Amino acid sequence: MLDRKVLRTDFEGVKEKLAMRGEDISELDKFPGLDDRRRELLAKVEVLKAERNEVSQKVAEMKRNKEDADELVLKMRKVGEDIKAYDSELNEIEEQLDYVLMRIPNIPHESVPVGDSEDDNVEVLKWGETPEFSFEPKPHWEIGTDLKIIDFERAAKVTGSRFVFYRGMGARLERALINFMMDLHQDENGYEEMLPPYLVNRASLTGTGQLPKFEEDAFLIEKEDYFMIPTSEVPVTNFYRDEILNADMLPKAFAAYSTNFRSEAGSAGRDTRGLIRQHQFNKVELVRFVKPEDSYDELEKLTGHAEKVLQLLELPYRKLKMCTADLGFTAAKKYDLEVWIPAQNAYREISSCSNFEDFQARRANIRFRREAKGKPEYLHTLNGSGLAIGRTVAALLENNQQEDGSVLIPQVLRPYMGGKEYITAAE
RNA sequence: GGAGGUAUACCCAAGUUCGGCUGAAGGGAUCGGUCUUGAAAACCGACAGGGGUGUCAAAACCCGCGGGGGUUCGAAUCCCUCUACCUCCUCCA
Repeated sequence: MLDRKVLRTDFEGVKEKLAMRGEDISELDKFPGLDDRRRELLAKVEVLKAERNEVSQKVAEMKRNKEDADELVLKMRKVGEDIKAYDSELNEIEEQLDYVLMRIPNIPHESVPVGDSEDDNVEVLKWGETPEFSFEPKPHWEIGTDLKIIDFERAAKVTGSRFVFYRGMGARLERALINFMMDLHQDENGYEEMLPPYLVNRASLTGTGQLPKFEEDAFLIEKEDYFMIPTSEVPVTNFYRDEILNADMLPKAFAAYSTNFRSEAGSAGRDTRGLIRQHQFNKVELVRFVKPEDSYDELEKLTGHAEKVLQLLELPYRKLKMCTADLGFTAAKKYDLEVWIPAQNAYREISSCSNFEDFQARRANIRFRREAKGKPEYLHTLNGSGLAIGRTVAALLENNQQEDGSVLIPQVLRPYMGGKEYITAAE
């Protein structure tokens, strides 16, 4: 959510910056009128309320002295009605303002490249050698199916499309990756481990920005009005919703493993095969709560933590600075990490690291205090995948596949895989 | 799922019977000070925050006793509703 005061004082400036996103922001034009009307009404109703307070005191005093206060009471009855009328109009205006503000995306940071589409994203780094194969490399779903470590067909039978069973060394690999990443972030990168709820309420999804605009992307438990989390960003960021933190707690960093659920509405037909786009997938998510002045350094740090995972797993990747058109609704700046997927001869997103500045903090009302008696300020939130597990499995299977169909296990994972060097077909 | 109870400021807690000098007592914690070589203790002082309107800044005003709504000239106090927590029963990994 944007700051009303900023919108009030620099409406055209904000509009210009938002226009660079290439989204329809015509709703925003309703803001100045609503904002003016709100303040106008407020001025009127507050005068009346002050009068009411004062007269009520007087009535109390007169009654105490056993005097007759009927005249004042009668007069105040009318004032009460006026207040009620103003208040109800005010509520309506407030609702409309809320409607507008909740649907306006974040302002891009000045360091974000201006662009019209994903083609304008800027590659800032390429890491690792893409593998050369002396044979025709297979896509990961074939490798996994042949090794009997992944089963899409039975998942389709048991649940539906875009679900998967991992079995044997596949299940073990998934678990190894989770443990490896969680250990790394906790032991080396200073994150506190967190295991969040997988269902959240509307307020939480609103706090991080998935609601109200993107409700169709999430799975809803209608009976309870709970949503299945699309990412642990939601429960973990909302962990501090409506709280004021002490400055000495910052930066506060959580690493959360969770399963994620996405309806993938609107992406029918895309990535229909394999692990790339599932309704359910595992992910290790990094979330940071930081002071405003630190958030851009923190973004570099956070992205570095995600990159470190790829490097240790020896997976070739590239790092993109997302342009204004590809930032998503909530981010002021975002890096995507894309891992090499040989069968597609392409890099595919495996991590997305964002600085939201105070956009989420404002929605979720998360603040901090610099000094014991200081004014609370909104803090900045960041998050990034470190990493998406399913896509990591896909990348590992494809990049590390051998001619005999087995898959080389990266050094760092072997302790988690019973010391094995290769995943081979189950006997 | 059934029955009952609770929600007051950072924490504890009075006030709710019978609405009005409670714009919320008292205690603890915290912060500042005195004393001390330093600390503790003791004593003195501050301690409703947060938001909004307003303004160069302020003053002033409005909101505020879990959330929302209602009754009333006036609500922490009465009514409705929602949420969270607690106790017992039931069920359950």
